[in-house]
Amino acid sequence: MTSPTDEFDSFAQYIREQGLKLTRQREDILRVFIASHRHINLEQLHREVRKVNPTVGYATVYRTMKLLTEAGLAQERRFGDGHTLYEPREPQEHHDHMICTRCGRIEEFENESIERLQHKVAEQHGFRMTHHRMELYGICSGCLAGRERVEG
Amino acid sequence: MTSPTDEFDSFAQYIREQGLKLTRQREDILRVFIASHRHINLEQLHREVRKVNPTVGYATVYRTMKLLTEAGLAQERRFGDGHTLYEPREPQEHHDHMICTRCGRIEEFENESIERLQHKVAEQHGFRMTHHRMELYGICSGCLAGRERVEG
DNA sequence: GTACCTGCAAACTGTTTGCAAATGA
DNA sequence: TCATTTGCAAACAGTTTGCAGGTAC
Repeated sequence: MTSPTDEFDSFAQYIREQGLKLTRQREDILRVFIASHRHINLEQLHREVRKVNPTVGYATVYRTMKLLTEAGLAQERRFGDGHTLYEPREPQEHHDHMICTRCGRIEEFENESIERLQHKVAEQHGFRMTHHRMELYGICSGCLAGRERVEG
Repeated sequence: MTSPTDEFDSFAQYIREQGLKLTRQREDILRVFIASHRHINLEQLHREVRKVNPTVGYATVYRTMKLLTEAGLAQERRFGDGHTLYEPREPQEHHDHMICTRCGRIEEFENESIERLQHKVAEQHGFRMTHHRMELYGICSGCLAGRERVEG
């Protein structure tokens, strides 16, 4: 379990190692990113950051997210509809996604058996697998029950 | 097993049903698409089509591929690196992809056990799965053996 | 003081569309 | 004939970058 402070320490360390600088903007962006719900795109994130620090530009959010990705604190995810979202990356954790095509809800899951089979398939093809992605698309339980979902 | 003629018949039928028109360009694009290797992007396809019919515009290729997709003859695939490729779609066939991050080679595979587990996971989450995607990334056997691959 | 960072605006990439001229049925 | 299609060029959306002024260290 990682506490928010860990992320700041980790980021500060990365910044130091690379000879970069810790700025107000970068701190704010990291803070807002951590506080956000797990899957967020740049535009939304920029909007949220502006609530805290209204002068921050889109390019800074963009560049900071690249930085957080390099630092191993964030992960860029491109989904099938072409949208790119960022999500916090916990060390050595892996999961896949289940996406509701009606309300857009994204649920995470992990399944050890599938992982094992994936490795096996790769091996059978003489392939050295480094990573993978799997997304299941369909209708979530909420939508099936007729409940609406408000964008959150 | 479908022969090239089947695709033309199928396309001609779709065109007729929709009250559209069978043009030289559409025929050429379909022909080149079928003859191409299985995963091709619009730019490459446009280049190939121009070899056969030099006046065809990019927009026509774009619109024709949308049409072929609607007709069920092609399938649009967005991969993790953000690139969109088209591939021929055989009726009720499903497969996933293994992508070499070194040479770009794309191999197809299918695995019944994984499919079953995917359905099971979805079910456990109260999710009605309509489709899914799975991609394994890594280094292919050719690259591991040190062989180069020429763009083909 | 200096190298790094920021915000802006503009460049870029890939996708999509409006339009006038051309064409298939 | 006449609605559909085409090629062009331009609009678009999302991403990326150059630069002049500002800031962390």
